[in-house]
Amino acid sequence: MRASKYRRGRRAACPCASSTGVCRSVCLPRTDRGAGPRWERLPRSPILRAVSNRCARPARTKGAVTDQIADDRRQKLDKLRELSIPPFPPRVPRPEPIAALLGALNERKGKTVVAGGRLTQLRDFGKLRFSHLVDRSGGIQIGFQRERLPDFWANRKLVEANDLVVIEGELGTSQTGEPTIWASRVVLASKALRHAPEKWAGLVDVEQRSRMRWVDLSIHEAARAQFMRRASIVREVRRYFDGLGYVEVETPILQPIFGGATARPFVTHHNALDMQLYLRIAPELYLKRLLVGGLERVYEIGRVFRNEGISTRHNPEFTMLESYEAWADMRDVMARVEGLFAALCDTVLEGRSVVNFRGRDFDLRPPFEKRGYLELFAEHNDGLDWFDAPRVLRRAHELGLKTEGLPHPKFANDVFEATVEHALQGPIFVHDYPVAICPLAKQSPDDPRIAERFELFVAGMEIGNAFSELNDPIDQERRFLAQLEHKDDESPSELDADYVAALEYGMPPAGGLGIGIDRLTMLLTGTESIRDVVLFPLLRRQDVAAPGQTATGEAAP
RNA sequence: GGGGGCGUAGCUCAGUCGGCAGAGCAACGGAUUUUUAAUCCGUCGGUCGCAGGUUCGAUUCCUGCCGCCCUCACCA
Repeated sequence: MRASKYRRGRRAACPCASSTGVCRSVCLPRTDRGAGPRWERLPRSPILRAVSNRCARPARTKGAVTDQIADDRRQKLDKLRELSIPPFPPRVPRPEPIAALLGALNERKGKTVVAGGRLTQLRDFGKLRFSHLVDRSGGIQIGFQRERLPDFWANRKLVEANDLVVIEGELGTSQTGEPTIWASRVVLASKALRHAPEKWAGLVDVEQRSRMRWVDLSIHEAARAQFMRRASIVREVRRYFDGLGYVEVETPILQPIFGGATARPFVTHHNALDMQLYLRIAPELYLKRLLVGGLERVYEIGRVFRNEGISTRHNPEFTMLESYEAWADMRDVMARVEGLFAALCDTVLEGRSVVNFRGRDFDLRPPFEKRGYLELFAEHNDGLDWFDAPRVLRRAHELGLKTEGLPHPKFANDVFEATVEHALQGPIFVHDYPVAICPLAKQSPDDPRIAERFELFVAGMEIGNAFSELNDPIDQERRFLAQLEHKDDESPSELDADYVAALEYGMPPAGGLGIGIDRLTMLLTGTESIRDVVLFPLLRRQDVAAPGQTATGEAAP
């Protein structure tokens, strides 16, 4: 046993007289240096208290989350309450954005201003202390002087780094000329019971940054900027489609039959209806019902869910833009996509158009290159004809692809993905796909083997997918039935008769589009991992330990 | 799901060819009226991811498990 090691540094036995002399969760060593016992009882949760009355092996018991806050911060909290200074007041003076103060520095110098935010970088000089105050818009130095803060001064140490405060004071500069608010009033807005991570490196562990995004955001200006940029992208997408007269709609996330894409769904259940439901893998089939209903131009930006692998490019829930426009076809949609990228360059990229992504520069200013799927396939496979099934099969084997039990269109497309996709640095539109891999797209009038569909690729990554929507209900039913024959868990288990019935009422010819907002954000912000553009990517939970295991304090609450 | 890597203080990281666990920053106490990675003096802080095994002795070696990262598969 390691009891000896475990006891290292403890000089007194725990008063609870446990057999080991140590009872960590209940009796903690004092951190102050005062005389007297080195052990003291700390306030704790009722659950823990019940355990500790017997003191039976509580060392491995997980305490309340708040048991993990630092002693000194807790003591400061108590002290604040003793002094009747509310640590979490219901309201405080309304602050002005710091950027607004800095922007009007010359005009407002010498005047009293109010700013609020998180206190960082405390630098103490006895009768003077400097700190920085950071809000969403920026940061400014705060000067605390004893002369200006006679009442506050005695209790100044109760306000510390990472606390949220509102500062009232004169806007001026320090001796080095730095803009500074010389505080004349300090209002504690919310006491921080945990301090911020290290000030140079901050949080670098990707996992911790995702799990504790609030910390990531609060200490990294770049993280805040990243998610503000994401918001601006979504805003611009909305503005673009709104400007074209599209209607933003919301369609069901809980769907009795999943469809509109090929993917494994999450399965759930409605109790009152006793009905199995799926979280949608795509909104497509509902949006097209709205075209039947005459809404003509609709779009939705919403979460879709796919029960598949997780990687730097895949999160189980992600945000999808889908748009549908009546009286339009694939070519019109292509123009819409180019228009959208032009708008994104003008606004989100502030007129620039080149982004660096995965070590390469990409010019996102339209027009984009356009190439045929079959032509690209032949080009990267020694002139091979996509429809020449035996030779394509041989090629698939050459590439080491799994072909067993797969139909020709499936393994032929696998060959495309293996040989062509990585080469599609783009931005490039790949168009005219074989109809067999496009169950929802309209056939080309020139060649019945071809569907009117295109995908947009950048850096070998699929960004968008569009087609002239199939509106022939009989053809649609036939293709659905063909899908059902696959009997895999990525295809619906039953025919969406409701959707086919909707088509029977007549859907106008239409062009539809799907764009992954997360990937679009990755591209526009030069971000490698989807986890850095999703605020809270899915991670395994760490806060509940399996029986016999310890849930330790490193877990996020 | 397969393969590879990682897990040490609040954070960022050293380290131990098996022998008393280290630094910087943060935190705490003190000094300091112009700093901004402030400085100076002092102090606290670790079941070395978890559980077994081997051993006189395991943070180190072995096995299993948990979590994360990379990669492949699946996919957008």
